[in-house]
Amino acid sequence: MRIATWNINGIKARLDILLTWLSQEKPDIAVLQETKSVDESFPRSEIEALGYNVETHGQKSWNGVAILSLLPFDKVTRGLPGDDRDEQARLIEGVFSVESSAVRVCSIYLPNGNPVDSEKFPYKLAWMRRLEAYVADRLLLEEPFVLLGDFNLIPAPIDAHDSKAWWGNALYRPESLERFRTLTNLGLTDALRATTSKTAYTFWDFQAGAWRRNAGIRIDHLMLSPQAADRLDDVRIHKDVRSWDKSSDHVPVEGKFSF
DNA sequence: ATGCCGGGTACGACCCGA
Repeated sequence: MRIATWNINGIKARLDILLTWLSQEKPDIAVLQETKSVDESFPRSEIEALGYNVETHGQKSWNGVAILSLLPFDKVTRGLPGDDRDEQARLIEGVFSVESSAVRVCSIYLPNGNPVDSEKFPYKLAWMRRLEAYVADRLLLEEPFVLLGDFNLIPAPIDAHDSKAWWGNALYRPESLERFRTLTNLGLTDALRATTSKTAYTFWDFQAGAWRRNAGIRIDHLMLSPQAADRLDDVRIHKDVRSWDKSSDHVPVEGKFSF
């Protein structure tokens, strides 16, 4: 089974390349972030025409996540628990039946957190605390669980073209990294790092010739429960998609599993 | 090194992202 994540930066503006990519790659499950669409106007019929089941969790203008799956959904959960006042659409989870077990796939758009002297940074840290509680609950199930999406976190110096320039940024500063490491310490495995020690990026800014200069960062991740990590065969970053006309600033990242 | 790009909203000009 192939499970991919892609921050598409606007579902309406990217529908053509999304359909092209889905048609070419045919991932079993693709999760999206920054759909920037309310559920009512999500272009689901075009995606369903390719054989995908579509579940969305959106809001007007910003954020928004979705799961596209060739397998039928057994269950769908929307929103991250822990703060009833939080109205930002940043998490959707689906459960699927595979062979004799369930696979739980959770798409997240983790808050950016910049600027760090605004309320956005404590919101990011608080969101990550809530995510930790969510993950701890899921790990108790002892089943394949794939937490994937745009984490807005640069895990290590190797994951940025110029890591020194990012130091202090909400994507790469001690408080953020501490929270990210807690996810690992709870028992999640960074799929890309489990398969290679080489430099690999998933995002290149639209500005300053970042793509041309390969000035990228790795912030889109697949984090795996032990039961999912045991079945991981490979990770592939669809880097070529960044050069497509009208591409997102992020590219798809795909995990291949033997289930 | 931030908003030079780029999307969304809405139709001028901001808000937002990493």
